[in-house]
Amino acid sequence: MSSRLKDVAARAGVSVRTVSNVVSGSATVAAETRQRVQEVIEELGYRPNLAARSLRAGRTGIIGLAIPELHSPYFSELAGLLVEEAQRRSWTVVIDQTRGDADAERRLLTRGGGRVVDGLIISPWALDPAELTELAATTAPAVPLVLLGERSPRGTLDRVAVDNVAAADDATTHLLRIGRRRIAAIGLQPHLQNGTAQQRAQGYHRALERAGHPRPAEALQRPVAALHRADGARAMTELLDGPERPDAVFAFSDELALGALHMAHQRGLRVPEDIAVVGFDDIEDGRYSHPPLTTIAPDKHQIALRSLQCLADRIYSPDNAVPAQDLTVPHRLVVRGTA
Amino acid sequence: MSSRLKDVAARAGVSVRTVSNVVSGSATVAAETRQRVQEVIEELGYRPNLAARSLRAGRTGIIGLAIPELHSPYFSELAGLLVEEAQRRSWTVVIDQTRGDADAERRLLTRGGGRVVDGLIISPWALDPAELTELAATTAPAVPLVLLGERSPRGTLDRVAVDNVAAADDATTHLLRIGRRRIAAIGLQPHLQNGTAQQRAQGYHRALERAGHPRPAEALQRPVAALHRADGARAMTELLDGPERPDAVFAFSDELALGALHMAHQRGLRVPEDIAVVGFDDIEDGRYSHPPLTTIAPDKHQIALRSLQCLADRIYSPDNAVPAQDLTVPHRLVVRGTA
DNA sequence: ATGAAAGCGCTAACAC
DNA sequence: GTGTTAGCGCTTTCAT
Repeated sequence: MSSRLKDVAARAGVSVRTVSNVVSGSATVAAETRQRVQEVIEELGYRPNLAARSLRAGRTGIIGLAIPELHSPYFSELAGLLVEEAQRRSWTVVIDQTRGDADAERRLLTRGGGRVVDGLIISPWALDPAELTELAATTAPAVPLVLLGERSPRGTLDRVAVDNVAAADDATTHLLRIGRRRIAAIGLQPHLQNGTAQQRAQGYHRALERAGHPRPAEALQRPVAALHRADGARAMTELLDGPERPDAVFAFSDELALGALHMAHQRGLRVPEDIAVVGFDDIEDGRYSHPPLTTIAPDKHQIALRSLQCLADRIYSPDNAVPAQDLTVPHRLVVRGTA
Repeated sequence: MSSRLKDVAARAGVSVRTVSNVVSGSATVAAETRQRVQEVIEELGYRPNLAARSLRAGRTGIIGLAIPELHSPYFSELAGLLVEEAQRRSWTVVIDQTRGDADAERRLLTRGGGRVVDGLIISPWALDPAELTELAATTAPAVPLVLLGERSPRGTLDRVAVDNVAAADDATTHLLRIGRRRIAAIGLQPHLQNGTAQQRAQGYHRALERAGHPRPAEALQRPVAALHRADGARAMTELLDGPERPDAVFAFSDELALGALHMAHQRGLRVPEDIAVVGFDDIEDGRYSHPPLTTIAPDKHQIALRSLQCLADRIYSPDNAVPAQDLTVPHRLVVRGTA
């Protein structure tokens, strides 16, 4: 059987109050008493019951991280950073996978499972930003919330993201600068209410336009079902079999880019000579592909840091005193071998 | 302010008992009463307080997953499967990263942080299996525990893993079968008390021996500091610059293999003609490398499924009535392009 | 079928 | 500096 505060108190011949003080270090305890209590704690193997503490404190010390899928390198790298940084703040992280399922996202926002987490960092995928904001607003009591990537209408919710338009512009501009003319885009997701893909598409068009290019043919803009390597490979096949063979591809994620790269090799094309490729995310795999992937690198560390900071502000502030923030983290173009 | 059971009861004109019954669905409630209570729950946006429920039940519904690092594809793929499967059992998963730090592993085993999780699935990395078992045995109250990979002495703890010796044997035998003679191994970790690497080395030697090969030169067995791509690349450099250039490499993880593959390309070698490569883990990236990676595929889905089943048995069984299990999950050799 | 009340383990307000 | 105790929100035994 596990021991409680009361057991320790009895055995040490003090009150629970004193033991509690020793454990939390909150009040001053006589050195001798503290010593004795410590020994009994060791002896009995006492561990505080966190459920009781949470009930008392009205907080659990647990925050949620909701992402589409953990096996995707971008998200697992980000999750790793978040877990590490959260630990530093004495928070525990529970991870939920939404799998691009709108209902899963809805459930999380409305605390379907009950009041476990003190706050939630969510990377919405399937949910329309408007509905998302609406849900967050009508859920009582409100969950402290930080959005990753998606922007809520009129900035009502905290949000952390890179400037997707500028980043996509940078990628496309780089391809133009190295002399490419028929630049394809892979990664539109017309079936989802996903602002991120739209913003990247916008940056792509903006760069082309500024360079005086005509709007690219529809055939050069490939939609995808998901953002995995397989989707990138499929899109690349369509491009290579299409009416106008591109001399460069801007993929909206590194996974898509790596899939495209794979397909280029399969078809016997040389990269970057025959076709250049730029990705987005700077995942570890891209550094070791053949050739290494040129990509847009969002500052993931900043994303982790600032979203936690944001969440902390909201959790510890007296109800909603803090205005919603829209934080843009830096990104940079990393030129490697594919473009 | 958030509403409690009491508030719902007052507003619906019933007792808390009745509301509790409606929420949990445990006892029979008159249809009319249930209806009314439901409405009030909706109206007030009532959500059960999980801390209170946990305190009462003596369980949190949260299990821990402790892995060396989340950003490593093998672990993130496995974590994704575990989270998904846990959800099906109404468990929430908190993830801890041990970063190959022995102290971090110790802390988790002795419930350093207090009594949060109902059970723990841990993939030990730095801790000696003997110490691990010792710690688990002396910690009171015991945490229900499932080991991933490492075996505890005399099978005192539940454990789920592939047959590492047989799998490494399969990989090496495949290289022999396709005519390779100077087969190197990358992935020994002499600085760690890590049984997994030792077992894979053992399988490698067993296959060579059975084929009548002399014991490979030390120079062909490359130790690594970690299991990342960079370590694989470094080991490959050493091999290519070494006294005896290998015609094949068996890497103890896919990440190592991909790093080695990268380096082979850098040096202008053809794969598999000049040098063949076999990995271990079957991570997604290996399917899209150039050429696609031949590897040993552990059945990750089984690992997730069975470790959770194991944990459930231990959590729900009256104290330690269940004998410790040592479960071996299937693996298979997946021949793709590199060997 | 429903109500009243005890108690899960902890913290902190209130005593001394 | 330390003891006593109420109460966090829930489930469940006992009573009706």
